[in-house]
Amino acid sequence: MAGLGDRPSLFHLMNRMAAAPLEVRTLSDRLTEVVRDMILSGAIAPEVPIRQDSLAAELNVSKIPLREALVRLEQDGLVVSHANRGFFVRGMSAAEAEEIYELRLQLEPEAAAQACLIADDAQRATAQRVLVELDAAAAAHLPSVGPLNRAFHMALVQPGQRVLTAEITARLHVMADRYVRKHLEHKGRHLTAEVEHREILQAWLDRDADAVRRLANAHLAHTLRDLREEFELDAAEAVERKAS
Amino acid sequence: MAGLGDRPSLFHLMNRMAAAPLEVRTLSDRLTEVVRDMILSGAIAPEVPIRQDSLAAELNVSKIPLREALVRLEQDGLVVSHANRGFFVRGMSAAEAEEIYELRLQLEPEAAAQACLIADDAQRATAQRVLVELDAAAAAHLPSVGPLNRAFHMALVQPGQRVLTAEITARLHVMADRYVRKHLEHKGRHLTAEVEHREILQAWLDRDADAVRRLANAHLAHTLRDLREEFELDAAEAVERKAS
DNA sequence: AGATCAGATATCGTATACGAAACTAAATCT
DNA sequence: AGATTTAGTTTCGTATACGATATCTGATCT
Repeated sequence: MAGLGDRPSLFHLMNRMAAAPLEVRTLSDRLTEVVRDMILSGAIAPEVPIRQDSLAAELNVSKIPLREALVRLEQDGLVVSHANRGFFVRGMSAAEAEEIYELRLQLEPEAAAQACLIADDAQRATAQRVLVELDAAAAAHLPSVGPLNRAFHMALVQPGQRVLTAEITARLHVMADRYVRKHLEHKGRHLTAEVEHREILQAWLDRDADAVRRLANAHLAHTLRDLREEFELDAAEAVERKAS
Repeated sequence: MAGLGDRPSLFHLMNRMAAAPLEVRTLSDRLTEVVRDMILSGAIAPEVPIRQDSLAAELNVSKIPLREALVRLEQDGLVVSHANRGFFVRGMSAAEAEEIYELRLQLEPEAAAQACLIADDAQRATAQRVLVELDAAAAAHLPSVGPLNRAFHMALVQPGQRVLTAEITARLHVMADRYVRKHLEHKGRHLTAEVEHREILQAWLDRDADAVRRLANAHLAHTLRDLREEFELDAAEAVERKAS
């Protein structure tokens, strides 16, 4: 089992080769992403306790960096901890989905609109490139659709110089990801999203702040509408199941 | 030195007596608040590295719970960590202050407006009580002004059932606290804030959502305006100092 | 002399180990 | 029998210990 624990001695070399910012990352930091993806992909089910010893063993790691990762994820809203009882993946609810999208509606369109006015060439190129990658991944039904979707939306917001806004937005994306995966991945939604993404990007590149605001708003509202439908479907099924 | 490390054996008893929710808290959890207050009060200066061993020793605690607390505070935006170099209290900047208040303006007035419509009697009583305490603390120049100020604003938002909004708002309050302390505590601001608080609370109790939105907006805008003035003063001083 | 490199020191990040709390069940009592 | 207590087990939370990384000082080289 070639896990995360055995540190590859090539790591730094690779890092130096790849990166301008020379990013050294700590184990607990990398673990945060690993566990996050496990949660987002459903590999760790909601509501069941996360056994720190066994999960740490599974990842070839000890408890302390795992705990630090879980603390981060708790602040990110993906897990909750009860003292002396451990960490649990947070359950999902229609109410939470509503709130996530309401907050995104309040923050993202405005942030993207402001950002488009001051994005430099490199940032504009990044946005275009990420969208191409996203579409490719979506077409191939790759698991990287989630991260790339987040990356695209972030690419529209990041240039705005508003660090906190970007940070909050990123967290909301992570939380939204679970709902998108669970309810919208199965079909159709990707296609309409693709069109909407393209429209937003065009307005963004044109530095048409009003259009960005409007289109981003519509995009999020559509996603929320579809989510609502799914939740109502779920509720109906639950009633049916209860009747049988 | 009666620090945090020696766990009082009465702790649970007291907890059981006091609380309906039966809240057991972990050491790293309590440490988060302690270190947070140290940062907010300036006991730990910005930009200087936080020596984990010495700080842990000072608090009669070991490194691990301290690190978990620091991880939480990093997510809260009060410290940053560089891999293998440790944690640093984040520096303050006019740009950050601007952003904090822009975000609060985007979120809080709306949240308080929605909350006032559905607050129950207990929550309404809490809001009133906290404001009385806040005014008393402000009059006596107690250090609890900061927490109570946060508590008052949170009391207006909490009843809204929007967990995430409340959480984000709480974080913004913590970040704002540093700026308020540094720049506005010295005088005057408390008095105008007191009037504004009273007006907001009245509208909130009257369930006049529009007025709440408007007044809360004005309150935050005023605070931001005063902060801007202070920052400009600072900048002017810096120029002057450079000239000498 | 200034810059570069090597060794020493200090701090961080992680693994191991242990005590404390909570859960599970068996046994006792009413 | 049902409820309550008690022992046993598991899991968590924290302290201690150690290896890895970065910083600092002093020596070497151009």
